Amino acid sequence: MPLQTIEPRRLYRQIAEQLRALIASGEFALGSRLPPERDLATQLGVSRPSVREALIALEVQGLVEVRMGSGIYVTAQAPAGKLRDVDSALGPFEILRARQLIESELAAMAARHKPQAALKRMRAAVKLMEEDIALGVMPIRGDRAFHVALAEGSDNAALVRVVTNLWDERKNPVFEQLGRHFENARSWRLAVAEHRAVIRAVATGDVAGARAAMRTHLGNSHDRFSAAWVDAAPAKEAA
Amino acid sequence: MPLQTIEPRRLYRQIAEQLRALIASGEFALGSRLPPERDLATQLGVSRPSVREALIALEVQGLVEVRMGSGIYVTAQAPAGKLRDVDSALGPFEILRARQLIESELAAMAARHKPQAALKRMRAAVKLMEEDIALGVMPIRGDRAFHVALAEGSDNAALVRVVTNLWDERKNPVFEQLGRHFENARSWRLAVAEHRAVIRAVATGDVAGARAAMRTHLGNSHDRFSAAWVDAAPAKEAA
DNA sequence: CGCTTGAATTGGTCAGACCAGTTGGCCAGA
DNA sequence: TCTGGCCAACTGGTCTGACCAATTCAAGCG
Repeated sequence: MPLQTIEPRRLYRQIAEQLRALIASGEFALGSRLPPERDLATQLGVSRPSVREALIALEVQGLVEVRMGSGIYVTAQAPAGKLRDVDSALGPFEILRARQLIESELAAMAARHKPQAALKRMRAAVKLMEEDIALGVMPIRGDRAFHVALAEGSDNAALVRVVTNLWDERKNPVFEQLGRHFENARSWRLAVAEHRAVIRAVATGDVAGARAAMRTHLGNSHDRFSAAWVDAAPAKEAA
Repeated sequence: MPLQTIEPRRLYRQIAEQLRALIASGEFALGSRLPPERDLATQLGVSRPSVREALIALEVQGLVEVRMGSGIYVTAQAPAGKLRDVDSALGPFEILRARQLIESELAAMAARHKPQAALKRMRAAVKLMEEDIALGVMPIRGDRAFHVALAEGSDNAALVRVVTNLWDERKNPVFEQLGRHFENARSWRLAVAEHRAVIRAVATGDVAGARAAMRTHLGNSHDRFSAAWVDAAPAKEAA
């Protein structure tokens, strides 16, 4: 039993998830008005500020529209999906191979255009990684920021979304479990060096070099996970 | 003059926008901790609930991470621009460019491995398209089947998912509306021919040719949409 | 020296109040 | 009767102050 993260303790997320489900199920039809905040608070047994926080989360996601003095209206139906799709869990190897294919081309594209803003963000991300490593913390925030920044260099929201979604698969239980086996200060320092190589190639406009650097980086990650896989396999049997 | 809505008076949006700007400018560096909610409220001259609402908006957008009892940390730097909804709202052009980048590499990979099962399905998909065209029906089923089949040739569920999701964006209202302007029997016959070119290159193991064929195909789609865009633009103004 | 513990810090939630915009019905005047 | 404006109820927007819960870190104990 992997003991799923019990993060959703925060009230506003629970409320938002519940409302999202009601919208998806059609309980709150498209275009209809939701009950007043005060009523929602009473019915859910929470305070009005908490309901408001949930509604703002939904509003930012474009599910509802707030009209002052009038009410809150459903503007879209969420893709019924929840946070966890059990059967759609992707394997770490497939994800890394997919990222290799996509992000190496992104690196090449970035080297062609040399987007300064993205480069700046990539450098900041690497710096953050080094700081976290020095503190003995896993530098995953910086890693995510690096890859997302590179994607943003394409100035293409669709690509940013694809890269972000694939990176976020790291939160999957399988991925995390495996990560604990191979991720350490040394492997992260290697990752930092590989990131720097990508930045260097992009900054100098070396298209082929950037593609190769990113391909190498994610290929190495893949290999590190492979090693962890054979190590972890027996332990998994025991469990 | 369409009389733009003057909505942005809501406090939490002003606060969120200000914080986003500070993060983008590096005032709040990546990974750093923001001032406590109470301090932010004092400095901004607003109440803590308002600050909290703004922070939740930023959190939903993935810019900051809230750690209970510890503080609020910057996890990403927003591209200085507007505030964009997390989901949806992807433009047809961005999607086609993204698909061009990804699927041309998929075609190249397929040419390397020549997966027979995928090729068979791609041929069947094209055949289905021709039948639908003959019946005067839009051959979207066949088109989807073709692109998904190519992705399946990679034997990588992550890539299949990415391709599928991007294709399914076609269901978006903007996409569909624009599609009605340019999609006709002639354009679809061209698409079929382009599909055949991809299949031919993949079947013969022509790596560069397959990449180029797919790049051309989706590039042409992009151009057709561009033409439809300028046609549709005046109608949009009128509305 | 290392572990425990408790206070300070920080986010999480609540309750109640008042302000501001919206809506719809009531009423006076045409 | 119809038209217009006006007012009251409703609804979101914001504020204040309080207390709870998690985290952090340093002082104190073994």
